[in-house]
Amino acid sequence: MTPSQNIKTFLEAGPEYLPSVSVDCVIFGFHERQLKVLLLEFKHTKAFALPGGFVFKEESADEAATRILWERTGVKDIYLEQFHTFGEQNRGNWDVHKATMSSHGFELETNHWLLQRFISIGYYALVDFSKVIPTPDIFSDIGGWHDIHQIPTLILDHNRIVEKALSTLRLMLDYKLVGFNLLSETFTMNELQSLYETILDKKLLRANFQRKMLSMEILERVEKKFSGKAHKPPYIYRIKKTT
Amino acid sequence: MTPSQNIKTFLEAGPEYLPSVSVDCVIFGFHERQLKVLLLEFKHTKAFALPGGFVFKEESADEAATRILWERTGVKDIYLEQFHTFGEQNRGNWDVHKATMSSHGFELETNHWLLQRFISIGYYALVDFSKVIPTPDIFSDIGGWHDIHQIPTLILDHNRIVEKALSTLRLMLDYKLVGFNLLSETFTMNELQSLYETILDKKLLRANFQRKMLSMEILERVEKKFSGKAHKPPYIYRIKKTT
DNA sequence: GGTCGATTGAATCATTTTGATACAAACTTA
DNA sequence: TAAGTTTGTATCAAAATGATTCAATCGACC
Repeated sequence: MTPSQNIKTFLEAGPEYLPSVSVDCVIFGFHERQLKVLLLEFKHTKAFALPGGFVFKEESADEAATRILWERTGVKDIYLEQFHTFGEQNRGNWDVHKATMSSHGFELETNHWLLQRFISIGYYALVDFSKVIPTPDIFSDIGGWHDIHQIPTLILDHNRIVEKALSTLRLMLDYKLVGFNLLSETFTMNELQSLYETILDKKLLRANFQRKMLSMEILERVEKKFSGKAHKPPYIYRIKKTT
Repeated sequence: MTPSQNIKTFLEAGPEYLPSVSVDCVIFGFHERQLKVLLLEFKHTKAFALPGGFVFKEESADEAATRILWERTGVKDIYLEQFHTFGEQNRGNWDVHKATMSSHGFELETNHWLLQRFISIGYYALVDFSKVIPTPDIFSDIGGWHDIHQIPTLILDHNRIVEKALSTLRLMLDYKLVGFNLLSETFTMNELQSLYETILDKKLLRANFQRKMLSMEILERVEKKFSGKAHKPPYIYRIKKTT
């Protein structure tokens, strides 16, 4: 199918969606000691947005989020959690979508279903950066990672959604021991610590961090790493399997 | 207006609401050392439900929750917080509402707007028990308080909503120092402690609880209470005004 | 009026957790 | 083989928490 056919199909699918309800995903990744967020770019309008979509009438909101996440990253079985629902009357305008449609030859009338008011259920996902293939949707041209400290201006209220996702992640980090989802299967203590430091945005004392993590007894040593670096090689850890 | 007229007005207001979106409120109160939840009772079907409603197209979800809370309790300026959105496809059936309407002479067709799928945004409220006047809505006949340990079977997924509200409240209790909203303006340390014990569902050591609360320096002693009881009278506290 | 029982407010001490520093071990480079 | 790094762990001080004790203050009762 051509892009235009895709868009036509999408626009005609309006009645299959639950009205007024959308889903937005804040997809976090960790790469080169930086916390990243996956954003979509609309080349035509040079706008940025969170990956999002709508809820089919025969699927749950959680399923919709899982589906959207899969479509934008190619991965399933991801740590995904709802964190807030954004229900303001005026969450911003849909000019970007209108312009994008227009650039493909679709002129939306003001009462078109896509231009109505939506409340958005926000989910955040924690993914293994290395396993993700950012994939744009029918509105966008590029999907790419952006450092959490350099998020551009986003459409609608998406900047606020990112902020809320980050503050929720911070709050949950200790409570739920959720950070490991951002690393690959095996990792060093140093990598884990810099992940925590990045999310919490503060330095932690190495010795105490190590003591705390080990005291939880959820880590398992795999092997000594022969890093080739000029120092004592670190242990490699992975999460204990909770059979 | 007669009840039937009220219902007619409500049913005709369908187009004024945001489709597919509802709001449910878990209203917590504290009375006689017990945590209470405000429930509505449908006399005709002997069913119970959480106070809830729909979001007008020109109001935000938060405003809708505030409005619903006010309508059911007569109080404003209440601690109210969104905690989760329930977005399953099948959250249960609407038989109770259908029967209630029917008992008032309104037979709803299966495609009636009230019988469609809704996602529900859950809010919990913490109110001063003594200031609340439970007020039924047009579906219900009685509004009343129920001990958290004796919640009857509720319609739809409302039991699950109560559970989630309670677990969120527990999680937030220390983090946000939010419990005071459940007490009257002045209270004794003993009352505050039994509130914490009730919410957390565990005993706390009196001396240590007092030490912790005082160390936070958010409490202000008002006076000695001449309780009339046969023991040393306790201090009365209130929250420091954070000018 | 004096004693008793009850509860409050605070002190005390032991235990645990956390913060900060120190040091030996293991590796590469030169 | 010495120097320079980072890692893993030990150590000690400080803070937070758990558990117990005790004096103070009231009404009830004799």
